[in-house]
Amino acid sequence: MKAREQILVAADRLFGEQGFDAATTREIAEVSGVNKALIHYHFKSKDALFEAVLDGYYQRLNLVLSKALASPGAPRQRLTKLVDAYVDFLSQNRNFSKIVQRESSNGPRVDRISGHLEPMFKMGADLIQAAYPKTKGGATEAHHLMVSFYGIIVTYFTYSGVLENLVGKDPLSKKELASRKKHLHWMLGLILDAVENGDPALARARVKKSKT
Amino acid sequence: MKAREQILVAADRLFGEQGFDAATTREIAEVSGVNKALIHYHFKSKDALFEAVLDGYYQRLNLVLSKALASPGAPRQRLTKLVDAYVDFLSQNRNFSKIVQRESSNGPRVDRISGHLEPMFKMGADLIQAAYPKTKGGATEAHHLMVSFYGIIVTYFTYSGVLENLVGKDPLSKKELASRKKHLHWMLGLILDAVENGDPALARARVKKSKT
Amino acid sequence: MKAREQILVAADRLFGEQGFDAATTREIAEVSGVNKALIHYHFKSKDALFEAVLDGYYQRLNLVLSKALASPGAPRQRLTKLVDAYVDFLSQNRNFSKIVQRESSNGPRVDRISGHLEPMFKMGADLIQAAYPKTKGGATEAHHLMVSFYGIIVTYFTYSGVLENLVGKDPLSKKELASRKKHLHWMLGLILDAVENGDPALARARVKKSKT
Amino acid sequence: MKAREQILVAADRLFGEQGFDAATTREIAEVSGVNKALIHYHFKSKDALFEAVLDGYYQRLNLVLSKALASPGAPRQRLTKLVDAYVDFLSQNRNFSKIVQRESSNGPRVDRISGHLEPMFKMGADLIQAAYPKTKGGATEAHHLMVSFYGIIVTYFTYSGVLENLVGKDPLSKKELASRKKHLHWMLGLILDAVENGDPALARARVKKSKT
DNA sequence: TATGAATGAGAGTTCATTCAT
DNA sequence: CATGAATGAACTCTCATTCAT
Repeated sequence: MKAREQILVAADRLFGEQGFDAATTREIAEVSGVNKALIHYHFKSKDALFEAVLDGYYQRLNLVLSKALASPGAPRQRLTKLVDAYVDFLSQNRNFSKIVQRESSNGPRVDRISGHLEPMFKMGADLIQAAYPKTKGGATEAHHLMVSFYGIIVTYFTYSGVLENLVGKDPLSKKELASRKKHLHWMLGLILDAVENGDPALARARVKKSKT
Repeated sequence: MKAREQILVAADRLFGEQGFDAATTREIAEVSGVNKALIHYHFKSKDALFEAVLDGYYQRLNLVLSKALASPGAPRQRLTKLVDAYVDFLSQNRNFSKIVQRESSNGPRVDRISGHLEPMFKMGADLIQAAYPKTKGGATEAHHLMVSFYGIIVTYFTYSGVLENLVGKDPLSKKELASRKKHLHWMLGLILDAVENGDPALARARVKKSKT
Repeated sequence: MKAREQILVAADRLFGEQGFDAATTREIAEVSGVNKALIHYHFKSKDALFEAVLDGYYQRLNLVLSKALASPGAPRQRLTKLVDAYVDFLSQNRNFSKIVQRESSNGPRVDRISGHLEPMFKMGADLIQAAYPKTKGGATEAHHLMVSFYGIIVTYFTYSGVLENLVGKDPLSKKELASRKKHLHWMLGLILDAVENGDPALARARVKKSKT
Repeated sequence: MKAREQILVAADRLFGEQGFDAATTREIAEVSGVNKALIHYHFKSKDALFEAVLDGYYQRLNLVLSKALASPGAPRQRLTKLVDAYVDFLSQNRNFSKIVQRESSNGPRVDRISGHLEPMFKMGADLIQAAYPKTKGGATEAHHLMVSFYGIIVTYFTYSGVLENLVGKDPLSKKELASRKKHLHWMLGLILDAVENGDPALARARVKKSKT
């Protein structure tokens, strides 16, 4: 039972670092310290191995997110917990966002990712829709909010390599991650405030007025 | 000179559709209608061909963004134009975001992407910093704002495949793109309002008070 | 003891259907419902398994042919019985002729087939030689007669696939097999008549004269 | 243009000696003195290479047989020429009968062989039918005669390995081939005499009577 | 007897690249 | 500029076989 997991660990790493195509079964075998043929004994094909890695991720992610959503409290609090849970998951599974980013853009594996992402997206959009019925239609349409916040969360991780050179420190260090979380909370608050106030233009007007 | 461009067009398409690794020189040659060896005559290697494609994109993108930024008006207006220009560019160059998404996650081509993205990120962050000096430090740190808005913009395009199944219509149709632009304007207004008010917690408090 | 026989049955079928090389131990194990490693427990190797299958066939075939030959009566009658017995055996063991045909053409298993076929051929040739001493030398040399009649018998079975498309009915149905047997009797009669008359040219001349 | 033919020659030899499955592309490349990848440059796959070899054979064989059939003279003479031409072809293309024998028994390549053999069989049967209308029905049905004579011809070649040990000399030497040809002529004469006399039982009766 | 796991060897195939013309 | 031919390297995958249990 040990070899199978070693293969999964190695595949996770190499798929994340190099992408599905560039990662070779030979190297996966080397890293996991098993015979090349054993990969095909435990997994029918390289594709099947990829699916196993991905399915494992989404299974764990769904668990984590469900738990966050099921927590008691107001929608705003639960959404905050959801965001935190997502960020924590990404920071603890650094290959995951790389894999998703790569393979979700196009190509033969996009469907497998879609199959996992769509329910998540739908759940998120439905949640927003239910909690903030006023978002119906227009610029605050639930799926727009959903995509935007998803983008805000994951982009920080997928572009952490670019950021590193930009800000001169490891963007995934504990300190920086805490800073990012604060930013996300601020963004979430901003958006929820706005949608709670219904018409966003109106909300903005109010904000401006209150400044005077 | 015609062959060279045909190769670039074909490479652009196939790199976008399949990714660098999965796209083969044979298919690029087939699609562009030239001999396989001719690719290596015009471009030293497959890597060099990729760079040519990418450099072409960023050259055009920089042109477009510079023009938007150089327009007269208040920072808010210029930023709005910047966003619009970016969205227009992505909607007119659909392979571009796929390519960037894939190759920026990791691997041997990430540096080449970073080399282009970093100046852009830095420019954006500096711009925000200059226009809104209060963002210094904390949750509204310029680079956080920069990454977040970048994510909001590009995620819609890179996940358009997932969205298609979710919302049941082509997310890249003219109508849906217009809707997305409205959403982006709303988001931008939201954020700029907040940073203009300095301390975000304060800003939120003001908003809440104004509701009563 | 049951597993061993199940393996033999499956191997017989797959060797017949696909040939020795294309048949895999994995599939043999699957078809026989046993573990792959068990094949190597009961049979030292895939080659040994093939030999076991083949030896079983020739053991049964020799039994059948010996019984036919040992029957009382004139050589012509005994030869007829021999032919019938052979045809019956082939029609009841359809994989057999496929296996022999494939593996007797060449390659590493031809010797194993030769080892069984040679005694049979020799026996057949000696029988003809003894019964019809005039066949010595020339066109009616015993081994020529032997090979020819062997070819007449087995070719119908080995090419039954081709024939099916040709005559539009199953060449191995009861009815067609009966028809084939009649043909074989006719051919046998023809040949034996001729060799009994010694010089074949003479025999033919006689036939022609009798027509007038 | 030379490499392609060298590959074909090597493939012919190895397919004949070892069979399709046992022959490897590596060895074919070695024997033909070309790079392994070149085989896939000239032929799409190992299967396609096999087809090229086979198609070449049947193309040449059809040419040879057509010429023999088109010669002037009575049916008996033309049939004799046909048999001679077939035997000559087999003796000059020793791998051919091995390949046909192996791959026509069963498996994925049987259809490709059938596609070539069926027209030949049909042509032969039609020829017999036309020349000897009395063969209609019963033991002398044209396709029975066709299969039998086909078997008589090819079996000598496909079982030449077995025969060698039996008769103690090379069955494919010039001398032995001449002997075989005489035998085939004798057999052909025998059969044609019989079918010319209509009912075979009658014919045999006549022969017997004439002996007294 | 029986089996899940493991392995070395090698299969066919594809790749980016080079070269002679 | 352009191309058909050629190549070394590496790919995924399957094979018969072995071994510990």
